[in-house]
Amino acid sequence: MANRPVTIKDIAEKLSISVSTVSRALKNNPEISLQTREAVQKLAKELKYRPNPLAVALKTQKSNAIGVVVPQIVSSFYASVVKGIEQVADEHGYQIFVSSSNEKLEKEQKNVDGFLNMRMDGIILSLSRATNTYDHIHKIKEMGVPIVLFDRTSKELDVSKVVADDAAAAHAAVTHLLEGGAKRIAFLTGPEYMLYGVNRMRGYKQALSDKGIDLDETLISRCEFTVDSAKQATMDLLSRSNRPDAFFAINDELAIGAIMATKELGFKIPEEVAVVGFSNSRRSRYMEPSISTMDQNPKLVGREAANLLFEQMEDKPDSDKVREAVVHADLIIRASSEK
Amino acid sequence: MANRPVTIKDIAEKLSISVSTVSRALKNNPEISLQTREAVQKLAKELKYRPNPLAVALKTQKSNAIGVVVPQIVSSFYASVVKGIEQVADEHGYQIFVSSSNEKLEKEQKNVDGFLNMRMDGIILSLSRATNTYDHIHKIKEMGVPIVLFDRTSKELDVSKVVADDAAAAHAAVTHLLEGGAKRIAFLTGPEYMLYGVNRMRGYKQALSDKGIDLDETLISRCEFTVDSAKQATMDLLSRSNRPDAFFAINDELAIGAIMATKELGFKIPEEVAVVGFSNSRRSRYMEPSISTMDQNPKLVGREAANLLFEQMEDKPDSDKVREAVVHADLIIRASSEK
DNA sequence: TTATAAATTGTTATCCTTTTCAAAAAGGAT
DNA sequence: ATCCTTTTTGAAAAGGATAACAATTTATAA
Repeated sequence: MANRPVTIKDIAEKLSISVSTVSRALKNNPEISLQTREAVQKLAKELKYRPNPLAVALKTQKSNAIGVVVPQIVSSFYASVVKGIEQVADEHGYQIFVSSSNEKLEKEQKNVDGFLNMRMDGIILSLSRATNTYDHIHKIKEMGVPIVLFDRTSKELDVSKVVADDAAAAHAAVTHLLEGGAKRIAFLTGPEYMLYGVNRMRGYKQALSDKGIDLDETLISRCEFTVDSAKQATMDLLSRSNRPDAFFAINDELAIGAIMATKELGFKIPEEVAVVGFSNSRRSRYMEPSISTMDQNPKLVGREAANLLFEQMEDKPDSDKVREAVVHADLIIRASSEK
Repeated sequence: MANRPVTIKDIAEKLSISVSTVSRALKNNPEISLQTREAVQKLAKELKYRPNPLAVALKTQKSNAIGVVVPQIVSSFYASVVKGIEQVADEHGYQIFVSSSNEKLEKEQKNVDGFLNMRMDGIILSLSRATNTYDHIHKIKEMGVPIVLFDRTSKELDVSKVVADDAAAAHAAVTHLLEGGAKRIAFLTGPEYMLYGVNRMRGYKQALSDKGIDLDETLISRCEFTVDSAKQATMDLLSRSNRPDAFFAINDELAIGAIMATKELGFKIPEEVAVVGFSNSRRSRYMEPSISTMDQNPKLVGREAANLLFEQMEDKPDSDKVREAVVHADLIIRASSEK
């Protein structure tokens, strides 16, 4: 038990050759005679030799791994993004390590620190909701480690990003509600500083103005990102004299809250009140009624992010090629808005 | 840009002392004079020195990290388990790396391989549904790497485990249905070979016999682990002449299918048909009606698993102390079974 | 003042691989 | 047989840190 892993040295000794020869033979270096190469590879297989990635990384200064920081793992959106990243990483022979910031700045910083310490070859990250300072991101750049931000990004940061076309997506969602006959569409959103909130707001306003509808600021409700908060906000809105006839929620969580409140107050969905969410979360499909939502093509987001990262990693001459990829979202119409 | 990280050697040179002195000073070795210690630590902070974990791991043969393999990340159960593991790992100053097998044997093997290669100090794993061979698990043991299995385990494996008391939990769920007046309780389950399926089956049967109810094998339905499969199975069961008056589903996913089918057929829940699921998934709370379910205390499962692992890791003399921790589940009564 | 113990610091090997530079062996031409 | 290539292999340093052992300095006692 606890048998020491076999090293390149063991092979060298058994074959009475030098370690450098073994090292070269293992990577099929043509300088080594076919005979030796085969002998080495055969023995390596027999002994179940597996290179020590720590030693390799230490020597080559490359870990062949990339770090991914997401705000939450319990989220089908992020889980799918990770899958997309994984696919591309796989194709390049890279491993990925995922860690979650749990929407906390300190945790995010810790994760980044850990990845930098582990000498990751690149980092893909989505900012936590609490992130309002960017020193840790700057540190990554300073160390010359390629980085790509996705989904939750910041205009203050001059790095490659994969972003959703939030304005267009919100525009599509709101237009869909308008075309369904809605006249007064409430917008359930979160705190002001989040970039995607700003963009979706823009889409919301644009869609309204495109159809010649005046903006009613009182229909915009800032809530926390919880079902209960959205529920409360919806209750408030629906008990007004000129109540909204539709809700556009900035995510499915808030849409769920809106639906729960609407049902409790006895309004019919979608006849009296239509609802559209955002994200195409798993739950949105199984709610009663099922929730119309915007699918953000998360896997594609992941793939794009990984592609941008590998682009940077392959560009040796620290060409500060900062690029931005846009992934569009698709409207998925379900019972909550289908008339 | 791309400035080389500062090493122990840089500090040594700037201070005109040897690297070993620096190394010792940094870890507060009392052999080093307070004066030097402080000077070193001060400079280290100034230069933002951060030890290279690769080098440390290579030298000490310890990575100070543990690998976690889960069948899926998109699952609040596993996400919570991971959180529990993380807590305990944090307390011990360990990092964790999570990877998902996506319910595939090959991926699971690859993940394990990767972790072994990375010289993880321990591995915590939950078997994928597809895992029917255990060579990769044996390999872990052979290499002397501590391992703990949780949730999805196998009786064939002689390793430490954290298991749910599935039989007791199923017993509680079924008893609850019986006490609500159910007489014919259907059991929606999965393929036969899964250990927890077997155990929950045992609890199901025991609960029935405890109340003197004869087992009706035709009420046991094996479906795939999808909502649709459960929906279909439920449709079939409910359209029989002597239909069941309650469903016990082996997980919430299947319970959702059961509820959808029941509603479509126009039966009232819970009056005509009661439903209890398993896992306390996020969705179970927000379904209409909300679903009664068994909460498996996932965070506790994670903490227990980590504790067992650290126990093994601290027991130097390869004491094959194989232990098993049982985490009980709590019944959560919601609308789907509350009369 | 010197011998001796204690405190402090340095030297060097080591972890496992990769890689540069050098050396040896083999082949060919003269 | 000798010299020059071309192939093939080896020696050794490097990567960043730790630790056993050795060496040095300082303090203490005689």
